[in-house]
Amino acid sequence: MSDEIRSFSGVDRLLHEPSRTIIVAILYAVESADFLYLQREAGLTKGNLSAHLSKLEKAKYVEIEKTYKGKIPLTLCHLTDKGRKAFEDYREQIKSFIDNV
Amino acid sequence: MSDEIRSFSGVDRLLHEPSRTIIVAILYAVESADFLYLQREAGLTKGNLSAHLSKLEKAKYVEIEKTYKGKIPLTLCHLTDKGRKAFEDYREQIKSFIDNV
DNA sequence: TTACATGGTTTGTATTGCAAACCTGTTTTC
DNA sequence: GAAAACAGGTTTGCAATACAAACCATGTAA
Repeated sequence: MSDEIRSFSGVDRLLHEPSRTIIVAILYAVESADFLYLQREAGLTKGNLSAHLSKLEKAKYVEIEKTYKGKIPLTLCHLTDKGRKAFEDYREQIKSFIDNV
Repeated sequence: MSDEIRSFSGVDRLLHEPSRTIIVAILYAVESADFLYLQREAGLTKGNLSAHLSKLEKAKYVEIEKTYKGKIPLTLCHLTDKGRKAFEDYREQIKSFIDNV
Protein backbone atom coordinates (compact mmCIF):
# COMPACT_ATOMS: atom_id res chain seq x y z
CA MET A 1 0.00 0.00 0.00
CA SER A 2 1.27 3.44 -0.82
CA ASP A 3 2.27 5.84 1.92
CA GLU A 4 -0.30 8.33 0.67
CA ILE A 5 -3.00 5.92 1.66
CA ARG A 6 -1.52 4.91 4.99
CA SER A 7 -0.89 8.52 5.92
CA PHE A 8 -4.59 9.07 5.59
CA SER A 9 -5.01 7.77 9.13
CA GLY A 10 -3.25 10.91 10.34
CA VAL A 11 -5.70 13.23 8.66
CA ASP A 12 -6.72 16.33 10.60
CA ARG A 13 -9.74 15.12 12.55
CA LEU A 14 -10.87 18.63 13.23
CA LEU A 15 -11.32 19.28 9.54
CA HIS A 16 -12.37 15.77 8.62
CA GLU A 17 -15.77 16.23 10.24
CA PRO A 18 -18.14 17.14 7.40
CA SER A 19 -19.94 19.96 9.22
CA ARG A 20 -16.63 21.59 10.04
CA THR A 21 -15.22 20.94 6.60
CA ILE A 22 -18.15 22.89 5.22
CA ILE A 23 -17.83 25.71 7.72
CA VAL A 24 -14.16 26.11 6.95
CA ALA A 25 -14.74 25.83 3.21
CA ILE A 26 -17.20 28.72 3.44
CA LEU A 27 -14.86 30.82 5.54
CA TYR A 28 -12.05 30.01 3.14
CA ALA A 29 -14.04 31.58 0.34
CA VAL A 30 -15.53 34.62 1.99
CA GLU A 31 -12.89 35.74 4.51
CA SER A 32 -15.52 36.80 7.01
CA ALA A 33 -19.05 35.65 7.79
CA ASP A 34 -21.57 36.21 10.53
CA PHE A 35 -23.17 33.47 12.60
CA LEU A 36 -26.53 33.39 10.88
CA TYR A 37 -25.09 33.49 7.40
CA LEU A 38 -22.90 30.53 8.29
CA GLN A 39 -25.86 28.73 9.78
CA ARG A 40 -27.95 29.12 6.65
CA GLU A 41 -25.17 28.27 4.26
CA ALA A 42 -23.91 25.27 6.18
CA GLY A 43 -27.40 24.03 7.02
CA LEU A 44 -26.71 23.56 10.72
CA THR A 45 -28.69 24.19 13.87
CA LYS A 46 -27.50 27.04 16.07
CA GLY A 47 -26.35 24.71 18.80
CA ASN A 48 -24.39 22.67 16.39
CA LEU A 49 -22.76 25.60 14.68
CA SER A 50 -21.89 27.14 18.03
CA ALA A 51 -20.20 23.93 19.19
CA HIS A 52 -18.24 23.49 15.98
CA LEU A 53 -17.10 27.11 15.98
CA SER A 54 -15.92 26.74 19.56
CA LYS A 55 -13.77 23.81 18.57
CA LEU A 56 -12.34 25.60 15.60
CA GLU A 57 -11.66 28.63 17.76
CA LYS A 58 -9.96 26.57 20.44
CA ALA A 59 -7.65 25.16 17.76
CA LYS A 60 -6.98 28.73 16.56
CA TYR A 61 -8.38 27.86 13.16
CA VAL A 62 -10.97 30.62 13.34
CA GLU A 63 -11.27 33.90 15.16
CA ILE A 64 -14.61 34.91 16.56
CA GLU A 65 -15.47 38.53 17.10
CA LYS A 66 -18.59 39.45 19.03
CA THR A 67 -19.90 42.84 18.09
CA TYR A 68 -23.24 44.56 17.71
CA LYS A 69 -25.25 45.60 14.71
CA GLY A 70 -27.19 48.43 16.33
CA LYS A 71 -28.52 46.73 19.44
CA ILE A 72 -28.55 43.14 18.32
CA PRO A 73 -25.53 40.90 18.76
CA LEU A 74 -23.47 40.02 15.73
CA THR A 75 -20.87 37.28 15.76
CA LEU A 76 -18.27 37.54 13.03
CA CYS A 77 -16.02 34.63 12.13
CA HIS A 78 -12.96 34.46 9.97
CA LEU A 79 -10.24 31.96 9.27
CA THR A 80 -6.80 32.50 10.79
CA ASP A 81 -3.63 31.89 8.80
CA LYS A 82 -3.26 28.65 10.69
CA GLY A 83 -6.77 27.59 9.75
CA ARG A 84 -6.25 28.56 6.15
CA LYS A 85 -3.08 26.55 5.92
CA ALA A 86 -4.63 23.58 7.71
CA PHE A 87 -7.46 23.56 5.21
CA GLU A 88 -5.08 23.69 2.27
CA ASP A 89 -3.08 20.82 3.75
CA TYR A 90 -6.23 18.86 4.36
CA ARG A 91 -7.33 19.25 0.77
CA GLU A 92 -3.92 18.21 -0.46
CA GLN A 93 -3.98 15.11 1.67
CA ILE A 94 -7.44 14.09 0.56
CA LYS A 95 -6.56 14.73 -3.04
CA SER A 96 -3.38 12.73 -2.76
CA PHE A 97 -5.33 9.86 -1.24
CA ILE A 98 -7.88 9.82 -4.02
CA ASP A 99 -5.25 9.99 -6.71
CA ASN A 100 -3.37 7.03 -5.23
CA VAL A 101 -6.08 4.48 -4.64
CA MET B 1 -22.07 27.96 -1.88
CA SER B 2 -22.16 25.22 -4.46
CA ASP B 3 -24.30 22.17 -3.93
CA GLU B 4 -21.23 19.97 -4.17
CA ILE B 5 -19.95 21.52 -1.00
CA ARG B 6 -23.24 21.47 0.87
CA SER B 7 -23.88 17.86 -0.12
CA PHE B 8 -20.67 17.00 1.64
CA SER B 9 -22.61 16.89 4.91
CA GLY B 10 -24.34 13.77 3.62
CA VAL B 11 -21.12 11.90 3.05
CA ASP B 12 -21.08 8.22 3.96
CA ARG B 13 -19.99 8.27 7.60
CA LEU B 14 -19.07 4.64 7.53
CA LEU B 15 -16.42 5.29 4.89
CA HIS B 16 -15.48 8.73 6.12
CA GLU B 17 -13.70 7.32 9.15
CA PRO B 18 -10.02 7.20 8.18
CA SER B 19 -9.35 3.72 9.57
CA ARG B 20 -12.24 2.31 7.60
CA THR B 21 -11.39 4.33 4.52
CA ILE B 22 -8.00 2.65 4.57
CA ILE B 23 -9.40 -0.81 5.18
CA VAL B 24 -11.80 -0.46 2.29
CA ALA B 25 -9.13 1.06 0.05
CA ILE B 26 -6.98 -2.00 0.66
CA LEU B 27 -9.81 -4.40 0.01
CA TYR B 28 -10.71 -2.46 -3.10
CA ALA B 29 -7.27 -3.14 -4.48
CA VAL B 30 -6.69 -6.74 -3.49
CA GLU B 31 -10.13 -8.34 -3.68
CA SER B 32 -9.42 -10.53 -0.68
CA ALA B 33 -7.25 -10.17 2.41
CA ASP B 34 -6.82 -11.98 5.70
CA PHE B 35 -7.11 -10.38 9.09
CA LEU B 36 -3.44 -10.10 9.91
CA TYR B 37 -2.49 -8.78 6.51
CA LEU B 38 -5.12 -6.09 6.90
CA GLN B 39 -3.90 -5.32 10.39
CA ARG B 40 -0.31 -4.83 9.24
CA GLU B 41 -1.21 -2.84 6.16
CA ALA B 42 -3.71 -0.60 7.86
CA GLY B 43 -1.61 -0.16 10.98
CA LEU B 44 -4.42 -0.95 13.39
CA THR B 45 -4.65 -2.91 16.63
CA LYS B 46 -6.54 -6.18 16.45
CA GLY B 47 -9.38 -4.89 18.56
CA ASN B 48 -9.76 -1.91 16.39
CA LEU B 49 -9.66 -3.80 13.15
CA SER B 50 -12.14 -6.32 14.49
CA ALA B 51 -14.58 -3.57 15.45
CA HIS B 52 -14.28 -1.78 12.13
CA LEU B 53 -14.72 -4.98 10.17
CA SER B 54 -17.85 -5.78 12.16
CA LYS B 55 -19.34 -2.44 11.22
CA LEU B 56 -18.47 -2.86 7.59
CA GLU B 57 -19.93 -6.35 7.66
CA LYS B 58 -23.13 -5.18 9.31
CA ALA B 59 -23.53 -2.63 6.52
CA LYS B 60 -22.91 -5.41 3.97
CA TYR B 61 -19.87 -3.57 2.69
CA VAL B 62 -17.58 -6.52 3.37
CA GLU B 63 -18.03 -10.23 3.69
CA ILE B 64 -16.08 -12.08 6.33
CA GLU B 65 -15.29 -15.72 5.92
CA LYS B 66 -13.85 -17.63 8.85
CA THR B 67 -11.85 -20.60 7.71
CA TYR B 68 -8.76 -22.47 8.80
CA LYS B 69 -5.26 -22.58 7.45
CA GLY B 70 -4.32 -26.03 8.70
CA LYS B 71 -5.34 -25.78 12.32
CA ILE B 72 -5.08 -22.07 12.89
CA PRO B 73 -8.00 -19.77 12.23
CA LEU B 74 -7.94 -17.60 9.16
CA THR B 75 -10.34 -14.75 8.62
CA LEU B 76 -10.74 -13.70 5.02
CA CYS B 77 -12.36 -10.42 4.07
CA HIS B 78 -13.52 -9.10 0.77
CA LEU B 79 -15.56 -6.20 -0.47
CA THR B 80 -19.12 -6.81 -1.62
CA ASP B 81 -20.52 -5.16 -4.73
CA LYS B 82 -22.34 -2.80 -2.43
CA GLY B 83 -19.13 -1.90 -0.64
CA ARG B 84 -17.29 -1.46 -3.89
CA LYS B 85 -19.90 0.88 -5.22
CA ALA B 86 -20.11 2.80 -1.95
CA PHE B 87 -16.36 3.37 -2.05
CA GLU B 88 -16.49 4.58 -5.62
CA ASP B 89 -19.31 6.95 -4.74
CA TYR B 90 -17.42 8.16 -1.71
CA ARG B 91 -14.35 8.95 -3.76
CA GLU B 92 -16.45 10.77 -6.33
CA GLN B 93 -18.06 12.87 -3.65
CA ILE B 94 -14.77 13.78 -2.04
CA LYS B 95 -13.25 14.59 -5.40
CA SER B 96 -16.19 16.72 -6.35
CA PHE B 97 -15.90 18.59 -3.09
CA ILE B 98 -12.24 19.30 -3.56
CA ASP B 99 -12.69 20.44 -7.11
CA ASN B 100 -15.43 22.86 -6.14
CA VAL B 101 -13.94 24.69 -3.20
C1' DT C 1 2.44 -29.48 33.11
C1' DT C 2 3.40 -25.04 32.42
C1' DA C 3 4.39 -21.33 29.58
C1' DC C 4 3.88 -18.76 25.54
C1' DA C 5 2.29 -17.71 20.77
C1' DT C 6 -1.60 -17.01 17.42
C1' DG C 7 -5.84 -15.08 15.95
C1' DG C 8 -9.14 -12.73 17.23
C1' DT C 9 -13.40 -10.59 20.36
C1' DT C 10 -15.26 -8.12 24.29
C1' DT C 11 -15.04 -4.50 27.67
C1' DG C 12 -14.08 0.10 29.56
C1' DT C 13 -13.58 4.82 28.85
C1' DA C 14 -13.19 9.22 27.13
C1' DT C 15 -14.78 11.98 23.22
C1' DT C 16 -17.91 13.04 19.82
C1' DG C 17 -22.02 15.03 17.10
C1' DC C 18 -26.45 16.32 17.47
C1' DA C 19 -30.94 18.40 18.93
C1' DA C 20 -33.60 20.24 22.52
C1' DA C 21 -33.81 23.21 26.22
C1' DC C 22 -32.26 27.21 27.94
C1' DC C 23 -30.60 32.18 28.47
C1' DT C 24 -30.11 37.26 27.69
C1' DG C 25 -31.59 40.92 25.73
C1' DT C 26 -34.93 43.46 22.29
C1' DT C 27 -39.09 44.40 20.00
C1' DT C 28 -43.99 44.02 19.54
C1' DT C 29 -48.77 43.56 21.25
C1' DC C 30 -52.39 44.69 24.06
C1' DG D 1 -46.16 49.26 30.80
C1' DA D 2 -46.60 44.22 31.54
C1' DA D 3 -46.75 40.10 28.81
C1' DA D 4 -45.72 37.74 24.95
C1' DA D 5 -42.85 36.84 21.07
C1' DC D 6 -38.51 36.95 18.84
C1' DA D 7 -33.35 37.27 17.79
C1' DG D 8 -28.91 35.44 18.54
C1' DG D 9 -26.49 32.29 20.66
C1' DT D 10 -24.83 28.80 24.57
C1' DT D 11 -25.40 24.88 27.58
C1' DT D 12 -27.20 20.34 28.59
C1' DG D 13 -28.42 15.48 27.82
C1' DC D 14 -27.82 11.54 25.38
C1' DA D 15 -26.77 8.00 22.16
C1' DA D 16 -23.02 6.56 19.24
C1' DT D 17 -18.20 6.32 18.38
C1' DA D 18 -12.98 5.15 18.26
C1' DC D 19 -9.59 3.36 20.54
C1' DA D 20 -6.65 0.38 23.54
C1' DA D 21 -6.37 -2.88 27.09
C1' DA D 22 -7.94 -6.97 28.85
C1' DC D 23 -9.59 -11.17 27.74
C1' DC D 24 -10.50 -15.83 25.48
C1' DA D 25 -9.83 -20.15 22.89
C1' DT D 26 -6.82 -22.94 20.67
C1' DG D 27 -2.16 -24.64 19.27
C1' DT D 28 2.79 -25.25 19.94
C1' DA D 29 7.20 -25.37 22.80
C1' DA D 30 9.90 -26.40 26.95
